[in-house]
Amino acid sequence: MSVRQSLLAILDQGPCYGYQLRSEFDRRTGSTRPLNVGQIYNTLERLERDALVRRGDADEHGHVYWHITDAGSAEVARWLAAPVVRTTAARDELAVKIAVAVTLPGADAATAVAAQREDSLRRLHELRRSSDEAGDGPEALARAVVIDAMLCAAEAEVRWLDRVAERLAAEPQHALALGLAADRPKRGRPARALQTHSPLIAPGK
Amino acid sequence: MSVRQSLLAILDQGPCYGYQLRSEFDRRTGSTRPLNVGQIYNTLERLERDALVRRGDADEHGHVYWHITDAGSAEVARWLAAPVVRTTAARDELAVKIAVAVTLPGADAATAVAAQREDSLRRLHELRRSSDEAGDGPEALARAVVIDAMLCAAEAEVRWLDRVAERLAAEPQHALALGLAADRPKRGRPARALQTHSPLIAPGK
DNA sequence: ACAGCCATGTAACTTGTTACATGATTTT
DNA sequence: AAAATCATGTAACAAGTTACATGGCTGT
Repeated sequence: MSVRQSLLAILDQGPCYGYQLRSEFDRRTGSTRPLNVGQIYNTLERLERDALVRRGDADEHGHVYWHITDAGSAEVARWLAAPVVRTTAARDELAVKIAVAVTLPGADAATAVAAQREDSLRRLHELRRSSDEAGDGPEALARAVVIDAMLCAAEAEVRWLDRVAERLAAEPQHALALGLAADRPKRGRPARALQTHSPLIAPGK
Repeated sequence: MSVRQSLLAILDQGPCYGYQLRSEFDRRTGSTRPLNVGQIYNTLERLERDALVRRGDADEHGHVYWHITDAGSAEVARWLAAPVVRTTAARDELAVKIAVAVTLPGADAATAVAAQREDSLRRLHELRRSSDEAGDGPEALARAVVIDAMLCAAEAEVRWLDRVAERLAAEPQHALALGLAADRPKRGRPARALQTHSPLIAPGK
C-alpha cells in the first residue's frame, strides 16, 4: 500500500500523466525504488475504480492527465496523518523464517542465522558506501532519507541476528525442535486454551 | 512469501492436516503471527499446484494429511540456505511514505515523522512489556525471537525518524517541496539521463 | 440445547509485479 | 536507418487476506 498512496499524494500536488508520475515517484524516492511503468497505469485504473482519481482528456501532445478527486485528497490527508501500521500485510519474512527455522531439528537454524548475518553485513557496507557518495540538491535529500532507513534497518537486523545466535547458543538442545507437537489438536474442545498469548499485531482493517 | 515457505518447512517434518498446520505455525512463531485458517487451505492448494506437496487420503477421523514431495523438500532446503532478500516485494511502506512526504509542501513531513515516532515509541514500550513477561519452554523461545525482531526494528525506526527530523530541521526550506518538477519529461530522448543513481535493491527474480 | 471449538473448504478480492504490444519522437 | 526514450496500455499472475458455508464433536 505504498505505491498506490504515493501516486495519490503526488497527484494531490496537481494533475499528472502516467509517465510523468513515474519520474515524480523516482525523483521523490531518490531513485531507490524503481517502478515498472506498467504498474503506474494499473494503479491509476484502480484508483479510478475507487473514485480517488478522475481521468482527464488528452492534451495536444496526447498526454492523458489524471486529476485527484475530493475523496482522493481526503485519503491523502488520512494517509499522511495516520502512522503506518506494522505490519498487517507483509509479515516480516525474515523474522518468521528464523522463528520457524529455530523449531527445526538439525543445525539449520544456526546456519540460516549465520548466512543471513553475512548477507546483512554485506548489505550494510554497500549502504554505507552509497551513503557516503552524498551529492546535494533536493533529490539527494529524498535519497538520503531512504538510504538512512535501509541503514538503520540493516543495523537492527544484524543486532537481532546476534541476539538470536546468543539465544541458540544458550539453549541446551534447541528444545523446540521436537518435530511436530506431541499432542496434536483433537476434535472437540481443548482442555486448555491453545492461545495463551495475545497476538502482537493489530488485526487488519 | 513466508507463509507458503513456512508451511512447507513444517510439512518437511512430516505429514500434517490443514488445521494442524495452523497450530504448528502458531506454536513455532510464538503466536505472534495469527493466521486465518482459510489461508492454510489456499496455500496448500497452491503448493499442490506447484508440485511441492501431495494430498493424501483422509484417515479414520476425516483428517486430510498432506505430504511434501522431493521438489518440496528441495525447496525447503533452498529457502533455509538462501538469505532473505531485502526487499523486492513489500517495499518498506514507511520509508517510501516519509520520502514522499518530505517532498510535499507544508509542514506535512515533520508532522508525519512526529506522529510516526510517537506510534513507534508506544509500540516499543508494548514490546518491552511483552518481552519481560518471559515464560519458558520451547514456545517461549520462538516467541522471544520474534519479539526481539520487532524490538530491534522498532528501535531502528525511532533512530531513523530522529535522523530524518534532524535532516528536515537542517534543510533551509524543504528544498524538494517545489511541487511537480519544473522540467517535466518531454517526448524523445532527454538531454541528460534521468537515472543518475543505480537502484539500491536487487531486481525481482 | 447451546456455545464453542475442530476441521475443511470456496469465492472473492487486494496490492504488487512483470511481460508484452504498440506507436510516436528524437538523437546519433 | 537505428537506437533509445517517451508514452499508453493490456493480460496475466503471485501471495496475502478475509468472509462465508458447512458439519462434527464436546463440555456445560
